Amino acid sequence: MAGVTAPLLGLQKRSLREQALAALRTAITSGELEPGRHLVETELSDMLQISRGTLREALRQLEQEGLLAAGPRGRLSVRHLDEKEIRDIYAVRAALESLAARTLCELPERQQVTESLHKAIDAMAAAANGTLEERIESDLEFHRTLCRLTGNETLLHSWESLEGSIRMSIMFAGLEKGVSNMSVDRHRDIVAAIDTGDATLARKTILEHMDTAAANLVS
Amino acid sequence: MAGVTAPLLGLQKRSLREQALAALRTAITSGELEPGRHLVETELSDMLQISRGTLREALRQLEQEGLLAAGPRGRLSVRHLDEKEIRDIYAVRAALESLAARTLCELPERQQVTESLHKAIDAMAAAANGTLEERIESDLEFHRTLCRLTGNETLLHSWESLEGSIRMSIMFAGLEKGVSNMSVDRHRDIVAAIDTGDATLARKTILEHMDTAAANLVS
DNA sequence: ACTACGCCGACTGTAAACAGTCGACTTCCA
DNA sequence: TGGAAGTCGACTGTTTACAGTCGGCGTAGT
Repeated sequence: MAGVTAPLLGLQKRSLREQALAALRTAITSGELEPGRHLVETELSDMLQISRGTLREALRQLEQEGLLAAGPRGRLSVRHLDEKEIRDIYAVRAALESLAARTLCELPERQQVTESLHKAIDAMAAAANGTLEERIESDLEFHRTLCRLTGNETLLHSWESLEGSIRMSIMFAGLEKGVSNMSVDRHRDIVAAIDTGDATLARKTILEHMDTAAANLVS
Repeated sequence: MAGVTAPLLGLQKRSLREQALAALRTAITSGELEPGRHLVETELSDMLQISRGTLREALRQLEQEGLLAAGPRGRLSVRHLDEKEIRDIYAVRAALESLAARTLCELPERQQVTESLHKAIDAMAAAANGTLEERIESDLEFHRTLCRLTGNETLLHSWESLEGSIRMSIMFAGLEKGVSNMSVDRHRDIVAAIDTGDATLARKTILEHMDTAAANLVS
């Protein structure tokens, strides 16, 4: 039985709303829907083959994630980020991830934590010669893991609600600029800092990492 | 003309969705909808006199704010916070507000900033003998102002998306416990720290404030 | 020619209807 | 009497229809 259950579990149909959400997020962060573009509900619902009501729920969430901006009379458009906003986003991101790093330092199971992080970095290394998208994904996955391992659901949730904006920052700045932030070595430094258990050092390492990353993006 | 325009501006009908959102948030954070309670869409749409579609958009946002938890098959219930979650929420809150404090220290117009903050504290002092709700409102308004004054919209938005959880924490812990966190003096200390322009000191002051606040709530 | 009025199309806000699914209760058979 | 199958009700997921509002365009009146 155990051999056949796995494939059978595949028929968990995510709701249309979730699928629409994912599709729109991808379309926006990939630049298929360029910044400033007006989104017409009927148009999108036609494209995605879903009803407007379902679409609207997804749009509302994207709005709250900061990927969409509301204009007069509820008109939505793809948000446009300027350099200051990118710096602001990365400042908040740095605050969240430095909390994560500090928290991880004080965890009793720090050993397993750094192990998981090293695995995430290995995934980055494996993607180093892959497509740009793969590299971005593995990088974000590392940072998401950093937050997840703290066990602080609120922290993870806050970070994830920022993830869309982070992706937009990378895209807006130009993908090539973002690549320099995905050095495997720099990430190993972060894990090493956590491994020492020195919360102050870990925090400092993350803050510097984010400062550099933001600087690279807006340069 | 100027004399009559003001009252005429009153007919800005917020969308039903926003009204529903506000009503539900109040109902939850006031305890009218107790934690764990199942929310039935038809029931709520009847109560609020709106359609299910409109209601669902509001529910989706409350879900993302962490006030509602999704169960199997999309069933929503009012989230229940345990002590760990309250501590986690306050850890994230501390990270955000300490970023705010640090940012404010580096602002050139620090003079006006501390002035605005002092005004917010004056409002707290004025509410000190008012109802519990007034005291909570003025306290949260101070902290929201702290974030707003940074000019970092992302920071403000992240904080606001946490506000509902903060309110739930206060309510869940019992309102009387929360009152001890609203000391006017302790808030003046925060402003004083920012006034020195010493970012490290300001950060430390906020972190201690939040540590104490969380400890008071879960004690 | 210029302005003001009114019509038309597009789009969002809101409501109501339809479909599918799960749990509980009942009933029937062994 | 115990259990399994069937039935009913409630609820969510999704779709379709209706109402209101704003902007643009043409037209008539001056």
